[in-house]
Amino acid sequence: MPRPRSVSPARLAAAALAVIDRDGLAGLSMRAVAAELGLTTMAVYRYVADRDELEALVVEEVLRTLDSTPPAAQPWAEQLRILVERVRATVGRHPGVVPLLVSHRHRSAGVLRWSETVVGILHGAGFDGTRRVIALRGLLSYVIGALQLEHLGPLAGPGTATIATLAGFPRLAETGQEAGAVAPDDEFAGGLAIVLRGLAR
Amino acid sequence: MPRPRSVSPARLAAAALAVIDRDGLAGLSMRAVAAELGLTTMAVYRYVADRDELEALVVEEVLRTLDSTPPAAQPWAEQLRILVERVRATVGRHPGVVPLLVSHRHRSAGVLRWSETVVGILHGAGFDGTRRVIALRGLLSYVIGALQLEHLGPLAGPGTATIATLAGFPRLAETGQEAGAVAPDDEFAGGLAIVLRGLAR
DNA sequence: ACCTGAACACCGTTCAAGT
DNA sequence: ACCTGAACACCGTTCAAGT
Repeated sequence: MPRPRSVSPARLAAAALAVIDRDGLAGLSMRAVAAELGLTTMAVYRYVADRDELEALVVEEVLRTLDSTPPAAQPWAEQLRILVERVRATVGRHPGVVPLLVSHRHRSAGVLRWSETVVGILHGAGFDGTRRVIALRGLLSYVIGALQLEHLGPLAGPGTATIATLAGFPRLAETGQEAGAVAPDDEFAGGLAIVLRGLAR
Repeated sequence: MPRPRSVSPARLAAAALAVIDRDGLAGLSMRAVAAELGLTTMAVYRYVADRDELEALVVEEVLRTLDSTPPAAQPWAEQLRILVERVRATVGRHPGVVPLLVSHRHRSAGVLRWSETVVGILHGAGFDGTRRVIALRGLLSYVIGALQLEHLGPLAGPGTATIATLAGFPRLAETGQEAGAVAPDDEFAGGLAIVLRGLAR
């Protein structure tokens, strides 16, 4: 007698995401997700082949809310800026997922949707062939790196500025001090502006 | 009767690096490093407080060979390019270490040395205050992101191009095809050139 | 068909003991 | 002071069994 599935993929992903949001990525385990759903550990394997697949589900759950539709007609650099800022806003709601985003980016439908739109904008801006490849990868590199610098901050201990002072790196210490006065939003936007300016030749 | 230490921190780091180079970062464990040195697992704890400290040692071992001395006098963008390319060359010899570089960057003496030189070049180029903070973080973001895109490639399965074709992302599929013709060196250098151009206003 | 429970081969780490 | 060996609390995952 077939029993009905007690849990949907979406509910599984939501449970895993709840674990990550509460206990961090380190807290994610098959056992923790099962407990979150009130199931035994092995019941989870009814819905997912292994941990890797569970992680992929979490990434899709997060990117499900990412709007990848092309922005309204306006200068192409501004369109790209909007798309990149959308990623940051979406991912920023679940910082623990950032490392998963990096490792699962290749197979993620959400990343593909977003990339397709970005490539379309680049094409409209006259980018083709090698130039377009490099532009896309350059943008991706910045986004992935910046998100990690922002969310995988120092887990504990003194900041870079303090360390640099002690270790005798005066200029870096000074820059570290000044960094405290820069809001994360401005830092991300500022770095992005640099990339977009460089893209515009 | 005190016994002499049988292993130096450098030898410990070298053993851990050998494990990573051979079996990947997933193969790194206290037990594997102990076996590499012909010791029991717990002997490793004589030299390192925990796994985190072992990882930090590996990062320093890799960055020990990173030349962070300022390049000869020449346009500042070219000096920055040289420093960034040095990082890529050094890290490229041990791709498995890339994730450790990301998580340990704050406490790494090697990263601090490199950053101090970069900040010095930025200062000489007239960057100060918020602009310099954003320039340093922007460069770091690109480097970290690009190294990960390069080395944490798809672990298995078809590439992005194939997936995109199947999933109905025509422009992305086309770009994926073209990406095959771009050498990793050119891709990294091209992205870096974009960032440096953007930095130069 | 869905779920359970025991078990296996791994982890990092603590602790008490040996030389 | 350095090293060992057993043990604990975790992992992901396999397998045989229950309903």
